Amino acid sequence: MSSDKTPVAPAANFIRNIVERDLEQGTYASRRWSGAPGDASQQASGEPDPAKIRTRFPPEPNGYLHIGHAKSICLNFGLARDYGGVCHMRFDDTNPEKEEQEYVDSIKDTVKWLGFGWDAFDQSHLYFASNYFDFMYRAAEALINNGYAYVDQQSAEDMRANRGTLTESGKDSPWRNRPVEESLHLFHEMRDGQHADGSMVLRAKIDMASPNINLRDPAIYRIKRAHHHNTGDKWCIYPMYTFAHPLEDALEQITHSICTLEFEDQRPFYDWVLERLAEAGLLANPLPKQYEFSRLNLTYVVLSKRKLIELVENKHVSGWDDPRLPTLAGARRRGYTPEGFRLFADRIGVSKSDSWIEYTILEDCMRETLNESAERRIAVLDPIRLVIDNYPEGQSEDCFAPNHPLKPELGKRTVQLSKELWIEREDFMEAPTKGYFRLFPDGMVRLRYGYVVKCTGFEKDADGKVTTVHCDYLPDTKSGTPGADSIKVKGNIHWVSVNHAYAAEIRLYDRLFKEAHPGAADRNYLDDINPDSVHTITAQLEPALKEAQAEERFQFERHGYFVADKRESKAGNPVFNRTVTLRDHWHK
RNA sequence: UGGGGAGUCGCCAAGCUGGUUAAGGCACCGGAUUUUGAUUCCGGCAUGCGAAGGUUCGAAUCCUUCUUCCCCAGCCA
Repeated sequence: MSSDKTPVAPAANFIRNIVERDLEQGTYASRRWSGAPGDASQQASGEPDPAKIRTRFPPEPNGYLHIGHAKSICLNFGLARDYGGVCHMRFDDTNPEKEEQEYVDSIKDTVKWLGFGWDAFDQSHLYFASNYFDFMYRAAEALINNGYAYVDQQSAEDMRANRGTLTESGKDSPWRNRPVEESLHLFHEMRDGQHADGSMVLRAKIDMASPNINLRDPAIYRIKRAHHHNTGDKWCIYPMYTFAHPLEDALEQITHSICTLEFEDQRPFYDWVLERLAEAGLLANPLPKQYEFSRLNLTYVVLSKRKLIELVENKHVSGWDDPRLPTLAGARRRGYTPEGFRLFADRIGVSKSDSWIEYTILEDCMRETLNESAERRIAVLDPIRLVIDNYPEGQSEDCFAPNHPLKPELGKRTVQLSKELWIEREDFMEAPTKGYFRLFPDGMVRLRYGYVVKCTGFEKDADGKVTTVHCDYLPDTKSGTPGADSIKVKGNIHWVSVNHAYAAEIRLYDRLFKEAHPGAADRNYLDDINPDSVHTITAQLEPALKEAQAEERFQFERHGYFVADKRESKAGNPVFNRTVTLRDHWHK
């Protein structure tokens, strides 16, 4: 069950329980699949569906994916993977005004990056809602013919006024009981472009007195003269999401249509649409079922599309892939891993309760996967000079550093030790505090992979800042030699040789918001932006790092995980982004 | 004050057709190992399941009332 590559099975959740129950009861066993999405007669001509279940990930291509989408992607594709099914990659492009090709490319790329795909049972399952416009139009006609829909010519304002309120029922439209033929005729005229945008709308005829506002004759088709990225200028009427979505699911033979909680009130309409059209013979039973789970909330982060757009457009960040942004493009540039996201999705679970996940859970998932995969390298981020006074001038020697302590098969590399080294400013204290066990006057410490040294003195500049630390080394203590452990020291610091290291740009990122709940308690979320969310520094790196490829990830020992920036690294000159620090029980 | 949902350890989350000590993860606290104050490993961590009543030999699980939070009045999705 949990052998090598396969991650441990995700914990039980209510959706998995439903799927397992359906599988056990054979709820969807009779479904047929013609090889493509289609209506009842088309599917009837197909073979028994080889996919045990069908789910779908249905983003609207009008923005970039963010961490919240990762939860949904892992859920939908994960279910298909675990239960012998397939997850359709479907673009829900029913609104021509806001959708763009750029986003569909980016979304496809991101889903693949997360480790999922839509090729299954010998075919690709990439679909567009706009490919179903012809069927949707037919479905609308069927509804009209059966007395379940009518063309309404009320103004938008009148429609709103007559919808009633949460506590008062609505009023019937004066057009509600117009003859079927008249509605049909007008609907055709709508399609043929004979009426102005907004002048009329097709509405489902359900119940203006329903306590569920979504059932008070919802609009299902509107007139909108806009160029569509896929269908061009073929249509000037477009279906509403609430009408289109159940149809998309049914045509694609989706079994479990999973969405977020805010669509719960919409479920009766979802079922209504499908049942009316199944009665009309257009859709095949068994019909898809909608299930809702709670969307992801993460502390220290904003995930609303509106806020994300505002952050980008008002230049609070450098762009959609700014490494501080919770977009998946940003997370990727930051060095976050696909495995980390999948682990995160499994770890946070799926339920219907509103929850706030602590941001550190995500970071821990990244640490966990990175600890496993990232090779180790040495970087001194805030350098001061260490002079080994008793080491010969002009001499240098090889030291051997393992590339990965957990994976000896990854081998070792050599690093050069010489008289003058760069060490971390924070690894020396003139007056050590209690418990500090690195360098201080008369203190001893091991130069990682090298010798034990004893601090003999230090120098300061005019401002009182330490510039140089002096020490003597103990020749018999070199790492890897027989006498190496003759002297035990607790401290172990990293270093690079002044004459061998090279200087490079590194960006140290911190969280974008300084408050756990940005914008809570009537604050403007923009006021909660962390003014110190990025520091660009010049660090001293070991020479091997020069060869790092874009997106290659490393652990800089004792610091954290870093990635060669995807966008700004050049051959022979990578720029590093800090993904996340190592856990640190001392600085706490 | 209409309708739909949700309240189980600091954060998630199983369990909820009633039945031994209320899973598990993360965090946290101890301790061991460690040439990353990392990793790893051991141990600890809810007489309690929003509150109050009730049914029952027995309730987180059933009933009643109360309470808190979230969502819905786009020709957005």
